[in-house]
Amino acid sequence: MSALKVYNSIKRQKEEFIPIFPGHVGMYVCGPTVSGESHLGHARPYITFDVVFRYLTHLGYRVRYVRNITDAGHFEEEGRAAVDKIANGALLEKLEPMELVQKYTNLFHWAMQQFNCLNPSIEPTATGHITEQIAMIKQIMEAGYAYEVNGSVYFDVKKYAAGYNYGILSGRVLEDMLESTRELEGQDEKHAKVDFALWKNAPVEHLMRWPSPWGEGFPGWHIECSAMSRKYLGSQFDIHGGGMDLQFPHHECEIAQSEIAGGELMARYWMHNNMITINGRKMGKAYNNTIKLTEMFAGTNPQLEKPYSPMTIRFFVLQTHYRSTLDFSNEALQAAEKGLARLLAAHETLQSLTYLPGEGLYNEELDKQVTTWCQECPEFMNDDVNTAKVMANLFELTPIINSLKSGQIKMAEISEETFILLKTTWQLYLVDILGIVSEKLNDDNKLNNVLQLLMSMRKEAKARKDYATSDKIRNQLLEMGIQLKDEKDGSMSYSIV
RNA sequence: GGUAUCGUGGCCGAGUGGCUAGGCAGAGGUCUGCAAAACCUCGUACAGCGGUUCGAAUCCGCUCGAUACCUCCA
Repeated sequence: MSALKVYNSIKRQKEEFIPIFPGHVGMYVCGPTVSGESHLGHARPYITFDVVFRYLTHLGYRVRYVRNITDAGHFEEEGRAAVDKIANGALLEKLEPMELVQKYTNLFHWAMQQFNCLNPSIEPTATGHITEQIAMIKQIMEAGYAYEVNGSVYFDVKKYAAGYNYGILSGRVLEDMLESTRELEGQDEKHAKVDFALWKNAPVEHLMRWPSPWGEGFPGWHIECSAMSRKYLGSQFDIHGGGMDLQFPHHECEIAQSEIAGGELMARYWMHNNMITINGRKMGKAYNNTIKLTEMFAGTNPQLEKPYSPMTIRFFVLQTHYRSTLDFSNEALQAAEKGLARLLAAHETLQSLTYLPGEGLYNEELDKQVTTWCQECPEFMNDDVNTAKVMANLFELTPIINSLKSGQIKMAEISEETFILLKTTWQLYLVDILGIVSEKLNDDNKLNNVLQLLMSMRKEAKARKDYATSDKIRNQLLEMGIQLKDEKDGSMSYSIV
């Protein structure tokens, strides 16, 4: 079997993955900013790295997966101006940033659960690590790579670039950036406009504030990831992940800070997922084209023709390689929905089958084909986590599974060994690694018993050619979203649509 | 303006020097009391123009088009 290779953004090529400590992997993924609700675009990195986490774990690594919650910064809910609320005397009337943060953190966790994303090993919050961030800033200042102005602290990029490779990740050239004419507010304090904030002095109206050696303020955006990753994963760890749009400035700045504070490149492998687009354009707040996850699930956004379930979205995301853009459309989602249903139905069928070779001759070609399709799955995963190809093979195997069930392919045509391989491959890749599971409630015994009764009544009606009754049972159940299927062997089954 | 990336059949998307994924939709067929589901068969597509090569969707150049990043956006 091949070794796992991942595309390392910092090297701009695929590389074999070799962890720093054999058998252990430290992975840090930039988590959500919980000042608002997550949208479809946000779902991608979390699903992508959930699969990476699952796969590394499957490979036998002990993975420490750290994903932060950014809950510090200049937060205010849309339409609720912080200034007004602080002027208003009543405590409960006031916007309490932590209340906002709690609300959206809860919502985020709920969405992750819907997507069947495993919990990270550690989910540190920025507000819970102010001390560590201040300590790191002090360290950077002592090293001479940061300066204080009016209670704010900035990182001296020019000085850093003189001795280190600023732009190593994003390919940015400092000189070009210095020439750039773009003006942004608050730059007057900085020695150079390429400098970035480590600590910001909090203006009076700013609600989130902590004491620091430089006065009351709040941490800069980049420092939390540096401080928290170092705390839990060390000054150098294996994988740092996130969206491509974070490459610059966020990850570039993290690298610079961590390098000064920790003395080495913070992460060896950098993995960046591409964006979800809509009408060819990145989905993002700035473009006003986002679809919130709650809207996706409920179908309540005008851009949606119908609701799409969390698992449909997970399937949709994984059907594409993580480094390609993924274009949202109703057609694509509906195609995903149908494809997902087909895979899940095949999975259920397969798990219900047992190897009982009866009639039929061993078919070497078929056996070999099935084996190959199964054995390719780990190869595809090893090739930079190519979930799209894994799925393609599962789809290749689908007609074989269905034919084994219907008897169009006899069990004896494949060896027991191959059958077991098929069964374990499906369970492993579809469920354990891709994390695709049925959303239907199939553990409701009462419902199941009722349906068994209705199916037996339909069978009896059919036997006496009372098609009016048999059709009524089938058609009315279908209207309720339960589809009966007449199997080739005369048995009957149902699926919840 | 700078720096990148991308352009694949009706739609979504793998692949990236020869063997030409997959899904959805569509067509025909098998099965079925009818249907659904399932199964079988059917699509030679890679923006355009040049070049390299025995051979290019895949490499190079140009053109056109699209997108992203350029200091707190996954």
